[in-house]
Amino acid sequence: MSLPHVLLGLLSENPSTGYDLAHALATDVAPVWRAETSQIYPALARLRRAGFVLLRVLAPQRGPRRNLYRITAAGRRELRRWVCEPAPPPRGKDEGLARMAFLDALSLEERRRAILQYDRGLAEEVRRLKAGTPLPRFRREVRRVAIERLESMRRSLRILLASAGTPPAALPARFDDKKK
Amino acid sequence: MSLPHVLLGLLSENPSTGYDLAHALATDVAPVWRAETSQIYPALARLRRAGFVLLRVLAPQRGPRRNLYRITAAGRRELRRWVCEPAPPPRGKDEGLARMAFLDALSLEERRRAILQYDRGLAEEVRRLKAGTPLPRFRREVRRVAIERLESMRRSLRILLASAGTPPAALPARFDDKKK
DNA sequence: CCCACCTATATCTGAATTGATATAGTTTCG
DNA sequence: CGAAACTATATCAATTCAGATATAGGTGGG
Repeated sequence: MSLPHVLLGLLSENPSTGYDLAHALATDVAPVWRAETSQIYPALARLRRAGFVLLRVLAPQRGPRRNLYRITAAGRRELRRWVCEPAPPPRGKDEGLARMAFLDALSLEERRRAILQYDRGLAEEVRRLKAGTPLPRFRREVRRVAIERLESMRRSLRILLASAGTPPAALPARFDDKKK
Repeated sequence: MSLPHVLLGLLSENPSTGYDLAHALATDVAPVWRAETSQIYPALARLRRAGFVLLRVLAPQRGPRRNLYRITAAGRRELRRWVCEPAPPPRGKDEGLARMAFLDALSLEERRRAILQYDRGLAEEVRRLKAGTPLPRFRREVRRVAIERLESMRRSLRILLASAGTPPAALPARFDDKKK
């Protein structure tokens, strides 16, 4: 339920078209929230019905029409309400890290490769974020948090790599928390 | 598309019931992947149709029946394949951090409160993870990565807090990357 | 001129996900 | 004994999301 709020947040900085929003989402908001255009246009329509944004249709003599959205006072109130509200627990969805949980299924050599491959993906994401354009104050701070989070993960992975080449430790066959 | 693979991973450690899997998911896999039971039972049925798990129905004299799932050789192959496969870029969905991006909408005092509130949520999650039960090797490592990631975020938040009480910096009114 | 790429809006399908609800036996504690 | 909590499986409706596709004009280079 927060894509509309993220869009409101972006619109609170500038009036924008759906395309602008999709672009901003893909380039700098991506580490905390991402969405396809197939979500964005319907979300804007809903924001409009709710009275949180106004639409102005720009129809220049040459060129296609552009739909410019502008936040309203009610929209700003709603944004404030959302930012203040306690955040729900993070919805963990990290497929790359999830895979690391089951490295036992692989041979020593494959493990090394899998870890290094995941690390390369993280490194690339760090590079991408560091190359970003200037941003408003707190958006920039959030990008920094995202970068540091990725770098923390890379450090953890280096430790993991060091121990992943080790032959499997002697472990009990079962890990039931409870017995029936 | 990775809930079935996470379930396969858990089943590669122990044969389990759907309930066991839901419990494991909620307690220790949660930071990287979470799911409701309403996803788990259908996912197990699909894994079964695909031949990756076998079902044994336990019907003790007393008590309701229990469905025990066991991974097959084909299931182990599929798990290995998935763990090796390059991971897609992380799907960032972090509603708490997303809110921090729009702190500009709040007053100085509200900002402080919002940041501290978010930090308390992270701290609680760290506590919960640290209190976890013993886990198989790599699952334990992944939990450690998750904890360090949270602690990295808390450090970043402390820096953010220090600067959030500052009056808004003079910033250009618009941040368009491109002009038309 | 044509091709490739970018700007721009919009929709459709199918899959994944959430949250709620139903059912039913078991255990535990007071 | 009764209430509460736990074990266990299952389904429903509603929403979110991903990926593909359609349409159309504009821009820049070869």
